[in-house]
Amino acid sequence: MAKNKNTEQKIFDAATELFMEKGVDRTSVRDIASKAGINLALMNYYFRSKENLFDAIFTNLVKENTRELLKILDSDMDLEEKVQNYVNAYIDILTSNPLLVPFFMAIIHRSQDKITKMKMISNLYGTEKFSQQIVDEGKKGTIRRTDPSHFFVDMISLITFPFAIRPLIMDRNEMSAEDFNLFIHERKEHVTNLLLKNMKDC
Amino acid sequence: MAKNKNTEQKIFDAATELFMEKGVDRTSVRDIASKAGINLALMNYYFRSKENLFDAIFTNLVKENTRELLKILDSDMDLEEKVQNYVNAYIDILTSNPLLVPFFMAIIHRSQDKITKMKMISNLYGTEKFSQQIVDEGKKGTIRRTDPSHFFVDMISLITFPFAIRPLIMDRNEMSAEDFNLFIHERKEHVTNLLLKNMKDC
DNA sequence: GTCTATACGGCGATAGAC
DNA sequence: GTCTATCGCCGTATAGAC
Repeated sequence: MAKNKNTEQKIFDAATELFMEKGVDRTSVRDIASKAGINLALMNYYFRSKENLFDAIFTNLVKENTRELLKILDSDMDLEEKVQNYVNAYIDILTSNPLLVPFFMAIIHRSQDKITKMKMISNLYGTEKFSQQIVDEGKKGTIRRTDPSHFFVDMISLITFPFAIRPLIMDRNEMSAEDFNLFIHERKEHVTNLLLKNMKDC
Repeated sequence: MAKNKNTEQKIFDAATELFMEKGVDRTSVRDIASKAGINLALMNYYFRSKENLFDAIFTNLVKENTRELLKILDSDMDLEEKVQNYVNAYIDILTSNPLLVPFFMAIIHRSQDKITKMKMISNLYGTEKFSQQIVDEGKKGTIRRTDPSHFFVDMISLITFPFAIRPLIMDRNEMSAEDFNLFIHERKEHVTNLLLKNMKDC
């Protein structure tokens, strides 16, 4: 199908995989060159430095993986439908790439500069409309009055954290990768219910 | 109070701080020696290697910070009281050391060996009695039938994840460290309620 | 136990030939 | 654009004097 990838793309793809698997700091430019099947010097020819390459990869990963989620948050669905869609979509994304969460966790801890954080916030955390909706529906009485910042933190905690401790969950319960996916799949309904139930008076 | 720390302890303490702040891989033995105010060679005299030193520190951190939590899980409190105590104690521990979560996240991703994971599981995740209690109370009808593995994952997700994304939360909401602690303090009651409410029929 | 001095390898990066 | 060769630096680790 796709014709032979060009060199730049080969470097980019190899580095993406390695950064996610082993972490940025445990990946050397020699690893990248060898995995991409290219010469060591070419990494510096196309990207000026390893840090620069990392930047490009990071920006790309954020964009690729948050577009759909932002669309849902900014849509005109009612809150219940929105939460349900968000949880499902988010879990699907992470299931198809379970290393995303550990990778982002590492980056948060690694990079203290504003720019990197802003990239994550404006995407992973871009919830102006969503927050407003929670406040509004609380006032109207559709739902119980809810603090949007806690609600949002609850939601992403319940969705993403299991992927951060995936090796522990798998080991502890003697799960295969498939078993884990099943466990995570169960969480779609579980998490949605937990969140929605809490918004309703009872 | 304490008399002058001996060399071994100085190395241990300096390394602990650096590992948590900058991560193991971004901390060099020269950093450690300089921070501890000792000579480079002494690290190798007392601990055979950096990796060995890391092992000692990791084991110590796990033990120090989970003892109290395990005691609660293994106690004879009823479920409601137990959850409440666990959430409060856990959040207190993390508040007094906000770098613990990012540090452990990094280690999970970094070390794939069984031994390291077992240390975490048998401590952070040692919940035989607790799981049984959830099943039992579900059968008796005290609470709604609840899957213990999901419940436990929910609980630690809600407690710990905010610390993993602490820099993002602070930036996004323009919080100081104090503001963040306040936000986290609010979560004690919030998380407890969320969890307990879900266990009750309504 | 503590220090100096140093070996050794791997790292990121570049100059320069082709 | 791609390669070879190499630089300078830093990381871990050790030998040996005190």
